[in-house]
Amino acid sequence: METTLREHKKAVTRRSLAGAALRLAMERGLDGVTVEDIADEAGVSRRTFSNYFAGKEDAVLDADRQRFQALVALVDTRPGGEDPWQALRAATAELYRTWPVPDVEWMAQLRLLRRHPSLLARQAGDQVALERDLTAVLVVREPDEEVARLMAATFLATIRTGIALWLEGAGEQQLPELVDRLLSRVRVQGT
Amino acid sequence: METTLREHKKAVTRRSLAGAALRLAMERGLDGVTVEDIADEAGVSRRTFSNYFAGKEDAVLDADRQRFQALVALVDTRPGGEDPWQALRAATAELYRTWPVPDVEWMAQLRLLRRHPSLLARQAGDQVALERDLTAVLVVREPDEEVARLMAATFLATIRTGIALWLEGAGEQQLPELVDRLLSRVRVQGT
DNA sequence: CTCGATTCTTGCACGTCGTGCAAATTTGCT
DNA sequence: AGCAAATTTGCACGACGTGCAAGAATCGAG
Repeated sequence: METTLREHKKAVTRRSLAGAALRLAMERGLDGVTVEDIADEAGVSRRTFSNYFAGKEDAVLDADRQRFQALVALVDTRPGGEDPWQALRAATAELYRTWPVPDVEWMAQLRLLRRHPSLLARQAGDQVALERDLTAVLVVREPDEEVARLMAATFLATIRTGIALWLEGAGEQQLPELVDRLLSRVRVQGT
Repeated sequence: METTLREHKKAVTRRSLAGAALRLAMERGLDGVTVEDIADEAGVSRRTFSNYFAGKEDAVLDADRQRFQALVALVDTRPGGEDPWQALRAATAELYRTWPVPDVEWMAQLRLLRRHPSLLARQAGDQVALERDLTAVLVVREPDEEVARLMAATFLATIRTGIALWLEGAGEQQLPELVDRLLSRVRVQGT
């Protein structure tokens, strides 16, 4: 992965754009930033920005997407015989080990997310695609498509809820513990 | 409610706009419709459209919002001592009695929804507000805010999943039964 | 009914956005 | 070196959302 110069450069500009978007949005608020601002900051044209992202919201949420994709990948690599919901819980715990919470970029995104509705909408759009991928991975463990789908949906909803509660709270509890506690409360009856 | 002439007219134009948006979007696809088209169809200016809706997506999804708001209201009027999750299931069943499924407008929205990502995003944005309202109503039955929140989230996720499965399926099963079956599979452990 | 106050509609102007297209630049590969 | 493929850029266009002020409709008290 990423041997050629082309791919390397593309990866760099993508990161550069996402970073610029996040930084500027934090400084001035999402509405105080234009796509052109972001492109300038990244040393690239407005048109090129559109070659990478569909809008500033997409750029801002880039790390969030990556994080969830990593989570799906982790679920996929759990031991084969493991119970589906248990695999989800374990993968979540692994994610917090692999990619600890004080990830500055990610937290910056979350703080923005809390305030700005258009970001919430765009994020939710992503989650639909994510739910599809997660279902595909779960189907190995839970052959009933319907149930797998339901698990993916409730699982993601639970994660989202945990993050929301954590952001609203005064930070008196650690995110991993909070999320795991919520996950332990939810049961999706298998076949 | 709606005694004065002013409110009546406003309600009429709102319905008119939402109806026009839905009709045109079905005919030409969402991207083949401009806000101006919708405004014209409703006999109103482009500027006035913006006084009612934030965008064509909002207009198209109007009936969907109403349906979910009705659901929240139904949950609120369930007998006081009823178990929270049971109240949600019962309210859902009531909704299907009160407002039967072959609601042409609503189904039209759903079919559009399935294909068009930007509608999914906007709908998800609405659901965040909905989740807030639903939580407020649930708190009466489940005093632990955290759990109430979690219930609202998983409940809405389950409903969404049911509708999605139903739309994708060849229609071999009735929506109310499908949704209730999914709801029966999910447990959120109270305090 | 009259008339002032309130609310709603409309048109205009402006900055922003996404995208198709074609020219120019950069990179890949032999 | 030099051709092919991929990427960037500028341009132009239609669409969008919104502040603003003028005009029209509605309300309510006398």
